[in-house]
Amino acid sequence: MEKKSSKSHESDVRKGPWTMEEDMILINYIANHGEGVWNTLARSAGDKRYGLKRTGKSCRLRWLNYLRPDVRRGNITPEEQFLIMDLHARWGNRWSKIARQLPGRTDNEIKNFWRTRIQKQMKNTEPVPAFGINNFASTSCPSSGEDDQIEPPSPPMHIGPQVNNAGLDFAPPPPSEDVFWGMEDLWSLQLFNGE
DNA sequence: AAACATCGCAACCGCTTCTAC
DNA sequence: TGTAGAAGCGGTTGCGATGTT
Repeated sequence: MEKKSSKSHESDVRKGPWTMEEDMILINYIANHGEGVWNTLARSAGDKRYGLKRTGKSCRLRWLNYLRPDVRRGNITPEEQFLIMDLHARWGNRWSKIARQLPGRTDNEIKNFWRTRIQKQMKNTEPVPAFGINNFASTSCPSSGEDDQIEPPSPPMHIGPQVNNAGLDFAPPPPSEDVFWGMEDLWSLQLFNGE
């Protein structure tokens, strides 16, 4: 990821970490106009008034993975781990599909979780599935077929109290540097604006 | 206390799929 | 029916945080 810190010409598209202002602009825009049509959003929200110089793709990603009010962050519970492993055994790396079975979790988060923790654990404990849960799924081969019909092992779970929504439980924001802040800050500000 | 190594996550990239014309 | 643009998805990377020596 090279962050060419701005070729500040030719409709200079910003890259790299999002700032508080950009988050606010995006939240406000979506609050007023709804999700979708990301390129339009990127263009409109990026008018002279605000200066949101992001691609539609980037806006979409930021919203879905971080800003959405129902995104749950942190601590993946053992139940979720189990579910992830089970679904991964069925569907392979279909992260977005898996994410749909875990309300509030994003495909990116699950993907990261899988790569950083589960894969590592599997490597360490090679033959035995991690978490002491044996036979978490059939031996069906990952991605060995489009099995959209296959039911997930359980209905979408509602786990844990830490719902990341305005005014609800949420892990404390990191000791902040001014551009880094927690979502609850954003959303309370957002609500404050009445938008 | 400093230097180094490892981990975890946010964000970008490129490819594929979908949709409108 | 073909084409172009937009959206979605999975893989990869960069960097800050944390742990270890």
